[in-house]
Amino acid sequence: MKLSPLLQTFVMHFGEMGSRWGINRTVGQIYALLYVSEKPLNAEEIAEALGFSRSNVSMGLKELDSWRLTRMQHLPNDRREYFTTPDDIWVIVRTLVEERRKREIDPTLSMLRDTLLQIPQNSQEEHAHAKMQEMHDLIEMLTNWYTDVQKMETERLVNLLKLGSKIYKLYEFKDKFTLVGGGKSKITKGTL
Amino acid sequence: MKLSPLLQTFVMHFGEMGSRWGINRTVGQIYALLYVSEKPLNAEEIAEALGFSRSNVSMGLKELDSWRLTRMQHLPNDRREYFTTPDDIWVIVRTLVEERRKREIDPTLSMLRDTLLQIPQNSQEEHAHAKMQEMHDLIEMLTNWYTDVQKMETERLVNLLKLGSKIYKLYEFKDKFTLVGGGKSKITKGTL
DNA sequence: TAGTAATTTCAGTAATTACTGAAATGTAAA
DNA sequence: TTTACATTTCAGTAATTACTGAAATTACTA
Repeated sequence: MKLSPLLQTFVMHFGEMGSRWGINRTVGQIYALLYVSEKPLNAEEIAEALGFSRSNVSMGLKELDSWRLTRMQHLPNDRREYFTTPDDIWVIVRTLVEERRKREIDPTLSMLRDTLLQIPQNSQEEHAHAKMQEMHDLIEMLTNWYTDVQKMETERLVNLLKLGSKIYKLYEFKDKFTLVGGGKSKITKGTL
Repeated sequence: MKLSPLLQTFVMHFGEMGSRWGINRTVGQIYALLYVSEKPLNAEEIAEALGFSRSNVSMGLKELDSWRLTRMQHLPNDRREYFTTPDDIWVIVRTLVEERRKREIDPTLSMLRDTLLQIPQNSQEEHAHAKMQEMHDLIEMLTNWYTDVQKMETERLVNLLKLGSKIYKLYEFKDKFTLVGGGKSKITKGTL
């Protein structure tokens, strides 16, 4: 398989971007290729399309699998393994966030918690302690927020995102007004 | 300056994490050290505390400066440059997001826009085109959301984050009820 | 303006990470 | 089982990135 210039551009870009993250060029390109590919690809096809060795592709796919970003399947009368990315792009986003959280945030939070248990011995440690506490609380707030919205179904989440800060206007009314419902419920202060 | 075990742990952790991002170990450690440090540090002190060469520290500080994550100042009767991180952790977070956006998101969006201008020539390109459009729209939605909430002052943003998905309950009422204000305003359908 | 201290640059080297090809292992049909 | 692929592993090598020390530049002081 030879890549058309259109796909070429896309795939190469993700190669570059990959190396800007921790992920390497190969892995970025493989993922991009699978993402835009019409049909599932086997390792041989990927290697040929990207000009990597077969073994390199094998390692790249293993890496992607550890990120839970690929799906593997078999085709009738073909022993080779075929790979795709999830159809739903929101599944991809959610997986990415979860994995990065697991690999980057969780260990950091745990290091901070452990460190914060120690009693500061001097003013230097006192100051460091306070700064770490601040960082800990901020990360915790952000991850709690994500844990919460991540539970929403996609359609609702999209609505919330599209609303952005505008929803805050509504929130402000909570304290200014008593909101009288037209149905069974009645929203009063403290409901939220 | 010798680092106490407490600081050591913190600084080393950010070294490791740094290399998990595109940022290298040195840069991660320098930043962590400045973050927890009680007072501004000069390059010499940083080099000594972390065991790096003076020139390496110089390059690291330059890198951090390009991320706008450090502040430089002078002390009375001292020609050396002293470095700190911003006091307000929210400034740090906002800067980080902005810079990552500039370096990673914006180029990607621009590549996608350029590519999407091309007319797909076959079914393969057709499919790729559709997938790229999907990615483009999603990234745009997320960045628009960020652009929007990023304008809020920190206190409000924190409120919004703490509310999480709960605010959505309020949003739902919008369609079910007519909300009657106690002041001048009245919220009706279409206000948001 | 010369002299000195501080910082940056950069060429060379060290360390790390990426990649390959060959061998080993796994897997399914005959 | 045996055979014929398919996939993974891994040691060796290539490529990249990180780091240092010396030299050059910049900035301040006297």
